[in-house]
Amino acid sequence: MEETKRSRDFIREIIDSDLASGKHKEIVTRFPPEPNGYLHIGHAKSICTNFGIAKEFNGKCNLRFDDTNPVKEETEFVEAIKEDVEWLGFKWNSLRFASDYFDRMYSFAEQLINMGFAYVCDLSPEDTRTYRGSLTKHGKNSPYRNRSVEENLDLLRRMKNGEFPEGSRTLRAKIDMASPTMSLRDPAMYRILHRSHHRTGDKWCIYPMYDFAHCLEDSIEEITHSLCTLEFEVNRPLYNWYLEILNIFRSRQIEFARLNLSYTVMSKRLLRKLVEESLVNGWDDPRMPTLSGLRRRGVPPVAIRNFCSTIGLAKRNSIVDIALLEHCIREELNKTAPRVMSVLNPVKLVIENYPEDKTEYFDYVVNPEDESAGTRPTPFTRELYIEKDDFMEDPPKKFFRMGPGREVRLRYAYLVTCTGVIKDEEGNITEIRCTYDPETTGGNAPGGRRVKGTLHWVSAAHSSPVEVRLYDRLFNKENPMDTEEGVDFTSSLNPDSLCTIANCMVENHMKDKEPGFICQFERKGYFCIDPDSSSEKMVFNRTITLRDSWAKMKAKKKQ
RNA sequence: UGGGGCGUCGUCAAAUGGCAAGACACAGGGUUUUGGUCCCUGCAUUUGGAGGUUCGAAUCCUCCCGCCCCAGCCA
Repeated sequence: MEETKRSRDFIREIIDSDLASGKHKEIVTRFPPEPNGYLHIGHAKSICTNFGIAKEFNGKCNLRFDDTNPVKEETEFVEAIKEDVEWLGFKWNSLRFASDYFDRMYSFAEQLINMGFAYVCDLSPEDTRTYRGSLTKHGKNSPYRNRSVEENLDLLRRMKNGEFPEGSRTLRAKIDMASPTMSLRDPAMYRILHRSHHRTGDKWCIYPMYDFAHCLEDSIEEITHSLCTLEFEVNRPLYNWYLEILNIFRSRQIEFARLNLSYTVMSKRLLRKLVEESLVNGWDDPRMPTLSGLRRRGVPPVAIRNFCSTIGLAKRNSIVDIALLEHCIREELNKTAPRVMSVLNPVKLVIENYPEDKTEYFDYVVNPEDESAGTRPTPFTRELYIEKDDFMEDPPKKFFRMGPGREVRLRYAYLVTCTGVIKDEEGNITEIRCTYDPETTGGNAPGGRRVKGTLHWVSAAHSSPVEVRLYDRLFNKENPMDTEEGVDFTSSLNPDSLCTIANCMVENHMKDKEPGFICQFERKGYFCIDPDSSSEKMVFNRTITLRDSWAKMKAKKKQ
């Protein structure tokens, strides 16, 4: 079982009791994205909830595109969304489109007219707003509210056929202009849109509004529990009104709090702005909270699923600490990612007493957390690369790495002692010199000798330069939206969220790996091969660093 | 100031009248050929506030305070 067991949330409790009471024999849910953008991790919460619940209760979950607004929707997004849902690890029972129900919705509208519950209104958008009143003031009835059934039917038909310009008329539900619930003040059911739709083409000149359409979609599919986010709570009376008046299958709408994550933004509008203003490199930029971004970053879908089950389901607005997501990513990758040695910031290390023409192969543990991953041979020669950071000319006491005269372990190879450095004219270290102890094969310290530091390394002759993109949180601020008057959320963009470094050295056997391959660079973090890689130049994305208590200690001292 | 929701640890989140779970974060310690992982310890005498009911209240009642959503022919 990958997902951690947790106590039952309020939605599962409702379902438990609906099953126990016999209200439903089978649970049917749906994930209903509008195909007008890319899915993000907030959607993942909804996907995991809807598909997860269906699975747990042996029910069904449909993937349904809520494509009722041709102005904003495109086929491109349909395909991207399907890919993301599958990647996250879910299978839909049935693939649906709201547009498949347009004919049925139209006849429901006619039915409402016949029942005296709907009318065609000629008020302009501005007048409609005025007539609606305000939060504290009642609305007034539209002068068109009492047209005859015949006239309404005729007008609606002509609206559908494109006889009237956009904005000139709407079909409205006749409910109560004095209702304290705004959504009940004669809400629009259809608006005129002379737009061609990505699936129905030019068949329709009118398109249904969300409130009218969504409950019908749910009812048609016999969705038992229609799960949505909190902002739809005020629409629920209307949702129920349509189903009751029409006397069709009663889906039950239940609202839960949407996911907010610290140090990022989650609204489609803001993410779009980042893309359009080139503040990131597209929707799948690995810094984006989009599923395509996370995928490219190297985040495994199971980490996202575990995250979603850890954060819980409730009705209170909250901002989840991104550290929790990071934890879930590390937790999964630690168990599964093969280890490799890569030197991000290389400096040459020459072993003075090691033969020039010798190559030894040491057993390298592929994943200490997974014995079945086994070992592989890794080549060792006289000239190696190590991290510049792993050497200090004048190291402090707690620095366990290399310094003049100090002995350290080269992982799985030998213990070496630094004998000196070579510098260029400007005083930069160009080479570190050392000697090795032949008695320490495999890095084993004989007789109780204490060697605290272990360094990773690559053989100069068996490694190649690659590009590495180091990613960090997109924003510096916990809540980027919490800005002063007139200050844009982009002001807290983290300038160091992407740091590209060239000429990192990785072991040559990595050349066989495909984009998407995820591994751990020992002591550095988890990395994944980017699709930008070519046979000449590999590109790696850093998914996430390892936890680093040394860096933490250094940072604390600085303060 | 109409209506609908929500307030439990720094962040999520359980507890459904009977001893305030757990996770993350944080702090300290141990193990370690990754300063990783793992292990141990600590971290809410108190649930937005004030009253009340009760042997007993986060939970029930009353009043108050704070935050979110609704005035698209968006979803």
